[in-house]
Amino acid sequence: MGRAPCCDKTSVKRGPWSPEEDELLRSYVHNHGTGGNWIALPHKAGLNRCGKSCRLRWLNYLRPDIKHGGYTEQEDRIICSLYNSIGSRWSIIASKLPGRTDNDVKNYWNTKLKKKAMAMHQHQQEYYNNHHHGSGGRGRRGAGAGAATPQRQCASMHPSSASASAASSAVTTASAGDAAACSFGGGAMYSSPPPALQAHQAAAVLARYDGGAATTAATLPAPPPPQQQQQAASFADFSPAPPPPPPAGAINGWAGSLAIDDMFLPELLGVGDFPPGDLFATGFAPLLQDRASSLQELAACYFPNAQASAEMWAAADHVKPLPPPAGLCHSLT
DNA sequence: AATGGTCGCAACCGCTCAATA
DNA sequence: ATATTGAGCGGTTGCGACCAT
Repeated sequence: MGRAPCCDKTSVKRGPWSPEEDELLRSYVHNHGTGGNWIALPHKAGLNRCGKSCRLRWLNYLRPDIKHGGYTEQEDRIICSLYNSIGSRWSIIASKLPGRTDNDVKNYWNTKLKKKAMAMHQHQQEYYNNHHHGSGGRGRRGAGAGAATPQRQCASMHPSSASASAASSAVTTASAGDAAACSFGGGAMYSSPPPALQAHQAAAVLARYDGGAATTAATLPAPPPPQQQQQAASFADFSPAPPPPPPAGAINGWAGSLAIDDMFLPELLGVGDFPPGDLFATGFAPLLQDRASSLQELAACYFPNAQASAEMWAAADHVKPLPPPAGLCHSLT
């Protein structure tokens, strides 16, 4: 049984808003606030509109602090990195960009940034094929675009989007194009899960965990249905080549490869960009260990089940689970 | 100038979640 | 404990603007 419609759609105006309607809504909200009840607002404001429509109009267009267009390169990077890390959670992504709305960010991604990132992915793949295929390169950072590539739009693909569709029907999906757009050489990470997690576990663990639907690696003993494996495999196809294993002593396990080269993370964590070269080289192990802790915190924001989070991290070698995070989640949600 | 195709944005749809009766 | 309701979210669509032929 579907839920009742929020309003009588036959009697309310639809389509583009007129300047008069905008002014009515703007002045009403300015004088009275939303009152916490968007359904009743249009009637009070004298608008013949659905409450949801009013809410959307206000949030996406009329709010005083809204910015439209003119995305900066830094915003591009943040969007890409966050998409990389958490998938199409536009409201969260938008919350990291002052003045931007989820709708705006979503449109921007779908119409522009995705293509841009796809182009970058293609460029990176060619670079990888030319310089590293079979050359014995070690790390993802060292491979591909690396520090020398001027625009590292999407450094790696946390397979949240692609594997999300594989692991959970409850989560939203992203196209293979999206996956490719942000894989940027990181597909190898997914095609070559760390020893601690088999492919189907990695896919499930790395999937977006949505509230109570969360599933832990520890509770995923069974391989996924063939369809899911196929989807995982199709994602892996974007990978130019599986990377060689990290050297002994390096942070390995998927915790170490959790989109750790995202540009977003250094910004979020308040540190500088990651050093050029191979993140998996032993010299960066302490750094990674430190950041892995922060990454745990970040991940826990999206893995609300604390136990699941702990188990998940416990599955990764060398990384100790942390207590439930505090500040970072607040900044993200 | 006319036409068809593409792009970008605003708006809508339908779903989930949380609060509450 | 259950049903209902509204808010919020992400995916999709409609349409005007722009561009190429």
